[in-house]
Amino acid sequence: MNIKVVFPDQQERTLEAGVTAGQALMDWQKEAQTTAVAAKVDGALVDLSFVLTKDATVAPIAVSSKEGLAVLRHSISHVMAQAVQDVFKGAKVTIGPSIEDGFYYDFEYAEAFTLEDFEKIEKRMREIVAADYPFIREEMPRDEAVRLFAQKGEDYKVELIRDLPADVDIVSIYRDGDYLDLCRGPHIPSTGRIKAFKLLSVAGAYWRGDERNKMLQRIYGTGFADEQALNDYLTLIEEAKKRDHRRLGRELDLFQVNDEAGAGLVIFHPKGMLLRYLIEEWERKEHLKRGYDMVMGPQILKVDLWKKSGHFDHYRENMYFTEVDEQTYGIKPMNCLSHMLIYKSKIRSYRDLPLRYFELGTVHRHEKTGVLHGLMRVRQFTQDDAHILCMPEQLNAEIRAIADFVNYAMGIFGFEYEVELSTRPEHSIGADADWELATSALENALRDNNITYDVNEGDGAFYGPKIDFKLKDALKRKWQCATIQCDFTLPERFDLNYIGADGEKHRPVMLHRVILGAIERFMGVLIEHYAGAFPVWLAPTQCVILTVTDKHIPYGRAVHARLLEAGIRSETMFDNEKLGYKIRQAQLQKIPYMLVIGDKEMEAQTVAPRARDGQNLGAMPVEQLIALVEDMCEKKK
RNA sequence: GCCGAUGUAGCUCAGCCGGUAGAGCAACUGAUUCGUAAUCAGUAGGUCACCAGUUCGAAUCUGGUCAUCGGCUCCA
Repeated sequence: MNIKVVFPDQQERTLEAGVTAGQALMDWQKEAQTTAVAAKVDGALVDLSFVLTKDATVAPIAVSSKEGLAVLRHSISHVMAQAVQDVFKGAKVTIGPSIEDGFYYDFEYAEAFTLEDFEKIEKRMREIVAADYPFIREEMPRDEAVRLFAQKGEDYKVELIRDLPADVDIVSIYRDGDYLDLCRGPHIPSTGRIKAFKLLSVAGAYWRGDERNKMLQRIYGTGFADEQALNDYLTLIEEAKKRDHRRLGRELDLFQVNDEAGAGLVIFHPKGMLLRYLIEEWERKEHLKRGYDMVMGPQILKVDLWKKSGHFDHYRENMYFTEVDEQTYGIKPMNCLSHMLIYKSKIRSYRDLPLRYFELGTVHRHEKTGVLHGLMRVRQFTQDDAHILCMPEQLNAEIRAIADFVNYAMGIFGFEYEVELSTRPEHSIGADADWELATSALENALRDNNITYDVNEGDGAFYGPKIDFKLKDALKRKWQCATIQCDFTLPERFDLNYIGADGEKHRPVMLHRVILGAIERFMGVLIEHYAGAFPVWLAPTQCVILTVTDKHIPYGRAVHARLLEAGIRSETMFDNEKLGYKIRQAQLQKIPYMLVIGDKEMEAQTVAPRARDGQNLGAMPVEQLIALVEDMCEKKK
């Protein structure tokens, strides 16, 4: 029997049924033998050994493609698991997927794996690669698979098969050499196709991601189509580490986190504080432009108020408490309560709505020790927080306006971001109907703004669903910054109402939202984003004056005074060093403009700016330099 | 909180099988007065994270605490 096969360029071939996808591809393009690691048959990712029995479209999956690389890495994770079990008898396999920049495999093993063990594992992996074992797919009934893995003592695999949906009758396993693993596939044709890999780190990970379960050992690694790509990646990681905000924070003298003061508590140094001030000032203006009112609540509020809001029941383990005059106070982990009290301070009409209360509110949250991380995860932080109280019919427009605001703000800083919609979590308060209303309000607004988003089931706040905006740091870790949360519950609990056009009392809806999120975290991501080379409008120091010799110091002083007077953030480097040394120092501090002053400049009453990128702008009068800097600030560059 | 690793001068790091600490850079002082990424010389700087224990003797061995790093869980 013959079948018709269609390839990506629309070429058609008539081939005999029973031909494999790989053979079909080679018939179409000879080089597929070396470039393809898997195939797509009628849109489904399969092995090259997949047997074609009917008419189909067949496309190659090249190792250079995103999907091809994922297949390759998944296969490497199998080889690693195989090597681990060869070297460490009794290690049990669990799961081992490919991930964004590599792969991991989780094992249960009595001894802790060390970095020294990596050499042994990698050596065994190279042997497996050299042996060029084909990856062979087999299918079997699930009971048989359970027996097979139970017999091998692979309890985790047994549990995985047992928990498959009831309608799954057949499961697939893959063999290479004498190793076999439960796996959906696909895999590369044989282990010999692996050209470049490296094991990177070992860490603990809970079985099935649940902290109530046993902790397994996870080995992370990565793999690429060739050595060159692997080396490029490793170099990139090294470069990314140089952007780490913790390192730049010290090198640029922005902030410290000090043991003596306490973990997760940031101390801002003058330059870091200046950066923060510039961001906050910009933000205040942007909020006023958009019809927000600035407010401010106290740092501690009586515990009864936290009970009323639900925080005491649902958020207590993250809160700090303090006793004053036999009264218990909760140190605020969120800013909403004061804002509720402001709303309640008088009778509101529908004509007053929406009300938008904005506060750069400092909150404290008792985060678990293991999660603290530079500026990104701290125990005291300041949110650019706002609570919008509006009528249900105003919800859509308000959410859209916030999404626009976020987009505008991210554009100013040049951030790309990802959007997620998080739905009702297990522990939550409020009526089902309100949750549905709130969730669809968020969803509709996203759709109306043509924003693409992923859904994150069960990841909402305890009082309502939310839209999260995530930014990436230098090491590609995602951090939630902006968020919009829709809340019907707090207005209920605080009995907020407004008088409608009908003269009756109605319940307003509340939106919690932040734009930058936590200023600390945002600064952390910002430092990495710019690699410490802040744009002129944000640079703590915009200009540094470099004298060629001591005799230029008096003129240098005059220039410095003029810059300060004009509102330019200027520094001086008058120390007795050669110009090259000063340039290097200024360069390391990533200062936008280095103003060189020597005989020529002093004579002509000019400065000779050298930009951070090494470009020499040529001598110009100080006033011209001031105009230049002001223009950059104006343009937010 | 959990798993693993780490903690020595301001920073980066040496310091073996226990005999009370060393380099480079930075800092300070002096010389030099120099034109676009490091001038030379000298000086100073450490309760070896902290607390116990073992020992004649601990940076080194043991236990605990704190913190940091990489993950997991959680989260702005």
